[in-house]
Amino acid sequence: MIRVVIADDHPVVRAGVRALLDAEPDIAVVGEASTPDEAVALAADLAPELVLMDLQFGDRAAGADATRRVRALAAPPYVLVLTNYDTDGDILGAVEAGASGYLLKDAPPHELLAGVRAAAAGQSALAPAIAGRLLARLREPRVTLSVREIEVLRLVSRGASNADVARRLHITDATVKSHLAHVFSKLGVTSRTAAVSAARSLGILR
Amino acid sequence: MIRVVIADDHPVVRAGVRALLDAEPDIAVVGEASTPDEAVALAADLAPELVLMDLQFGDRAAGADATRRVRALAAPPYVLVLTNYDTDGDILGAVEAGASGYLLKDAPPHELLAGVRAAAAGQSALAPAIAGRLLARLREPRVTLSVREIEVLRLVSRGASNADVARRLHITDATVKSHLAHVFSKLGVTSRTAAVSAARSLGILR
DNA sequence: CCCGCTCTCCACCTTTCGGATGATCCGTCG
DNA sequence: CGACGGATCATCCGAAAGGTGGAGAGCGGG
Repeated sequence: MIRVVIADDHPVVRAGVRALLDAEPDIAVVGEASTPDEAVALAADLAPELVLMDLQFGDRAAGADATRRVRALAAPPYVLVLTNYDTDGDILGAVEAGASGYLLKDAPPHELLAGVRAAAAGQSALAPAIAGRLLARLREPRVTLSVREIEVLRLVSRGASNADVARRLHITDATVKSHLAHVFSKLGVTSRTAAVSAARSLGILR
Repeated sequence: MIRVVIADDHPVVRAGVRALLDAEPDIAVVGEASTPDEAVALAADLAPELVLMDLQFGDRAAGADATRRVRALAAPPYVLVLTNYDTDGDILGAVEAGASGYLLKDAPPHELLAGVRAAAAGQSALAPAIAGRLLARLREPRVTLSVREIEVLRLVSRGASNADVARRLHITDATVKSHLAHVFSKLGVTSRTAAVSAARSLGILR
């Protein structure tokens, strides 16, 4: 019997997952959490085999952090991420945090069940769409912006001028332009607005 | 007995809504649609009292359009929008398309049930969070960009230069700058990147 | 230990953008 | 009809952003 805890801030989603899983004879939903903290607490108290974890709680992406904390428990349950989005950054973050798998909420039920059983058995469970994306990422010489570059770009995406960014980060105008120039060349664009757009569609910014 | 059709592309969400509604003696889920087209077809065939409609199908926001088509049927069911997001543009679009209400997926179950019963009775059903937002929008002299201005801004948000926009829209560079100048003054910003950011947070762009 | 990467900074030059101002045309709404 | 807002275009000017090339400090891996 696979004992599962569901962590999602949407009651509707929790009810849906519970309905799908409870229909299976070998799976039992033993708890529901609506916040990351609750998820970690339930994982510790109930010691389930598996935690189904959303990445978004309210506005923040606190799921990855919660995953990390669950995996740091004494007898860590496996964590299967179940979320709406599939930006590269999210996936990598979740995997890095110790998730055994990554499923999308629009996945057909049989995929969800297969993922649960695989994850509970200690295997990795990636939705086909996700697996493809990860492979593509390995194949493609992926764009990796440095932390500083992302920091600059994030401020730019909020409408900051080079001078604004320089002030905010305590560096000079010239340095900001230098960082941006690198970002432009990495993303293959020639303007800050295009860079923001490209970074957004790559999941570097949100 | 309130007969309901659920339209959502996420199997998990459909299962959740069905589980919540089927537990009520006075509500029956008579159909599930995973695409907008299917939703319209089911609404026509089954003649339910109510269609619970998601706004996002896959990547596109086709829900508003489907709502419009459902409301254009001979014996139009009421439409209750159930979605994740609550940007002003989405809400207005849905209401304009003929939705009787607008609920968020993170709403507690009792709110969902109350919304379903209210909508089925022909009353309007707005989640408290949504109602507040609409009121705020009425109170505040809200920013309204003209269609053309939004068109220009959309291209700018994709990284287009003024010249690019001009070419794309078959107008001159000067006109693009004129539109942008208006947008800047309406949004209270001084740069294209800031305008895009502001428009995004206002729900004018996505 | 040296190579390569990141982060930082600088100068010079070109292009683009934004601000100000004014003008024409057109449909709409009192 | 006349006022008004939207869309279109123009010109001028200063400010901001981007392109190019160079350079030094620090840091981790081969």
